[in-house]
Parts: sequence; structure tokens; C-alpha cells
Amino acid sequence: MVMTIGTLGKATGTKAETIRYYEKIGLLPPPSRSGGNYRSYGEAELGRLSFIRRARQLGFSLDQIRALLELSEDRGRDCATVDALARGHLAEVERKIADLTALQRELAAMIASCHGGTVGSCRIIEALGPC
Amino acid sequence: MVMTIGTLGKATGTKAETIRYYEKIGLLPPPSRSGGNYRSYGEAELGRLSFIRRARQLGFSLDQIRALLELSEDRGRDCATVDALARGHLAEVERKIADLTALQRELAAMIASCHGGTVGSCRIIEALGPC
DNA sequence: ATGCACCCTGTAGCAACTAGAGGGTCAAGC
DNA sequence: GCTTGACCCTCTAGTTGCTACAGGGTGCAT
Repeated sequence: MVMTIGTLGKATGTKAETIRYYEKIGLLPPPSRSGGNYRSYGEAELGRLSFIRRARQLGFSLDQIRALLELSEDRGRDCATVDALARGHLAEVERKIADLTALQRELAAMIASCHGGTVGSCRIIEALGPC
Repeated sequence: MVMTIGTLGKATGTKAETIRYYEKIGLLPPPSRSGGNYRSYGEAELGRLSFIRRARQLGFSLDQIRALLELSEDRGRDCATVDALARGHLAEVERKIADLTALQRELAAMIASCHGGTVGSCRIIEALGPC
């Protein structure tokens, strides 16, 4: 089953530009070309790109994905490194949630303190202004 | 009280480069200069930069801050616009928290399913791989 | 043969900084 | 008065993960 870049894109929910970008940064290997110089992809590329997209949806960075792909190629290797990578990412996500939750509380408090009126007496502006 | 860029930076927790950047994009007005062509800042700039930094800490974008600054200059105006801006930002933060929480659950489940062994049988890699 | 959808390369843009090169200024200490 | 070091200046380019052109070529149907 041979695909053009557009077909592969539709199959994985990726724009053609993004696929070319992944190729440029070495996340996808340069594929073979058709007569008219079109990129042509098969099952292997479909699998690899699906992996990348699923990992992106889980918030992994392209560098982390590069590492995951490399690790996944060596099927005999201990998967502790993979585990560590995923745990590190989870920790990062949890830190972000904590940060945003703190932010949310502050914002909500600020908004609750505003009871309308003019900007001159606005508690939101006041909360941001000089102490 | 006259300050150089470094002093202003220390007072507001901002790097000199960032202050110059804010000036370049028009968030801070170009300050007067000393004999040796050094930027010199006073209380007004300190207040404005503090406002910017506090708003950044609350996650407002520079464009939102630009709007807030403009609104805050017109003390007689109704503060409804300010309120709407803050509420919009809060909604955005809450959406991000929801997204990240969903992510966290997926990641945690993926990690929990991995019981060690080799990459070949790793559930994490499997979860990312082809269906 | 001509339209249209698709493909190609290459470059520039987004947010919000950060880092560096290559130089000038200023105050203190000797 | 001269050096040393900390600071300042401008300008450019890098970061992340794409996205959006511009200016062309290809492939298929009518």
C-alpha cells in the first residue's frame, strides 16, 4: 500500500507541511520518491508517524519522542529507560497542573473582588498595579 | 529615583534583555538616556513594568497585557472590559487544566500497565505503537 | 488542452523570550 | 592616570512545533 504525503496525512491527522517538517528534523527518514518526485510512503512510515502523533497527543516533546523511537527499535533492551522517560513527563504534567491551579485560584479571587464601576476603582487593575 | 536597566530589572525580577525586548515591541515606552547612552528609568516605568510582570505571572499574554495597560490608563471608563478580559483568561486556564488532567490520567494508566521487562514487551511502547 | 487538485522547495512568521558577538562606559583601586 | 571589572549598548540568531506563503511542477479528468 503506497501513499502520497496527503494520504498519509489524512490517515494520521497530520498536515503535509508537518510531515515534511518531521522529515527535515530527522524524526522521519526521507522516503523514496515516485517518478514525479513525489514522496511515497508505506506501512512502516504509517506506523512510525502514528507513533509520533500519539505521543504528541500525550504531550511528549519531539526530543522525547526521538528518544522513545530510538528505544523502541531495540526490542531486547530493558524498558526501564522508557518507563523513566514517561514518568518524567508525567511529573512535568503534574507540575504544570499544580501551577495552573494556583493561577486559577488567584485569578478567580481577583475577579470575584471586582464589583463593577470604573477602571479607576477596579480591583483587577488595582491587584496588578503598584502595591 | 533614577535607575539603570539592571537596577530596574532587579527591582522587578526581569532581565535587562527582557526589558529591552518589551521596549522593542512597544510594551514599554523608550526611556530617556543618560550621557553615556544608558537607559534611565524612574517611578513611572517601575510601576508599568511591575504591572506587566505581575500580569505575566498570572499567565496573561503580552497582547492581553497591552490591552489591560491601555484600559487602565482611562480611569473613568467602565471596568467591564477589564473584567471580561480576566474572565476570558480564567476560562482559558481552566480549559488547560482540564486538558492536562485528562493527559495525566492517560499517562498514569500507561505507566501503571508497564511491569518491567524488555522494550519488546513494554506496554508503554505498545500503547503508542500501531493498534 | 485546460482546468483543478495535489505535490515540490525554500523562506519567513508566530510567542516570549534568551544568548551571544563585538563593542562602549563608569567607578574604584593601585 | 591607568587598569580592571561590572555594567551598558546594538544587532542577530536561536529556542519549540509547527503554519503559511511564493513560485513553481505533476497527474488525471474532461
